Amino acid sequence: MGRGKAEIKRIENSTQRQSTFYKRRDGLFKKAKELSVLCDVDLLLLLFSSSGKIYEYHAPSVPSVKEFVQRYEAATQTIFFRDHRMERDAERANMEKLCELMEKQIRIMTVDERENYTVPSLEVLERNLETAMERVRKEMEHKIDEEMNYQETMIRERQEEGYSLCDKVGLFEAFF
Amino acid sequence: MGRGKAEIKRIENSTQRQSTFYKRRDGLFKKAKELSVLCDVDLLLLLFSSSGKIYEYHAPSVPSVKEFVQRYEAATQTIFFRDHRMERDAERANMEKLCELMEKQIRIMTVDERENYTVPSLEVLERNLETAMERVRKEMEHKIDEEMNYQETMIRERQEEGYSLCDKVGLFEAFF
DNA sequence: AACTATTTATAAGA
DNA sequence: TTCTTATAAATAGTT
Repeated sequence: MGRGKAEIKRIENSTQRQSTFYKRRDGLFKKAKELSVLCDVDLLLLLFSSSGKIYEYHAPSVPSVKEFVQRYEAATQTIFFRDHRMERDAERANMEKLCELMEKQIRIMTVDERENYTVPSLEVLERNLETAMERVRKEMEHKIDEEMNYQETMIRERQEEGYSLCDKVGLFEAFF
Repeated sequence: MGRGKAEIKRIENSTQRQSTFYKRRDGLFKKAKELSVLCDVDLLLLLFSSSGKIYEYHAPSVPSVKEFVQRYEAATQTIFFRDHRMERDAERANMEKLCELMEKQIRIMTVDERENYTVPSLEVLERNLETAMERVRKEMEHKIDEEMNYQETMIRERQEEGYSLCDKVGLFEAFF
């Protein structure tokens, strides 16, 4: 079509190429629409121009590019998002396992009635709790010691300040 | 084009629709190829006929449907996996938070030196540990009681069996 | 972006 | 499906 027969090879003149691109792109999209309407066809047309711009068309019956590609994937049995999905699922499963384990540990440590304890496990738990309790008490003593030392230091400093103030007062009294 | 002007709406006659489909499908693919060659365009054309058959064309410069779709995804950086990804990231963040909290709880309960305890928090911890300890001891007593009851029952049953055996023996002795 | 001479696509018929 | 062909539609070159 057109005033001269066009050879099908890359148009080197960039102005002409751009012009042809617009015209043929519109034509292609129109044809795609017509085909999808006339013949009840689901189609997707994705297009990157040489300058990197994206153009797309999908038939009205196609809800989205994503779903269409998934349908394509399902139909061709290729591995598209599957690897992605599997990776994600694996990660999730790992985390869930970890969470479960931690939850269980917490449940055990707080002596949840849902847990089915055996006598030996209760003995272990008792020992652990005793150890923890010891640590708590030691830590508490330590903290209280620290606090008392701090208070003592403060008192001593205040007293020293007081003394030096008295000294100064004494000095003044001696002078005048 | 053709002998009559074609209205663009679904062709109800299925034979005619099929015929038109072949012709226009070929035309569309031809146009797509021409556009990609003439104007240096990367394009993908995926098409499901109404009978479910797949037809596809991608420009020679396009290595595969998968890569093309990934390029599309990257370029639009929208819609595609973003929601998915965000969902996943959110889920992951939540899980990580949960894990952290549980880890912290476990650390606190086992009196980890990395934790910075204050005296009041140590008091709370002590009370919790005492409660847990009480529960452990109660559970242990309960278990031991259960075990003893079980053993007692067993012994009684055995004794009764023994008595009845003795009775039978006595019966035999009386007879012979 | 428009115009239009010409090529190309295709509807209908075989 | 495939071919033929009259005719509609697309578009190359031009303005």
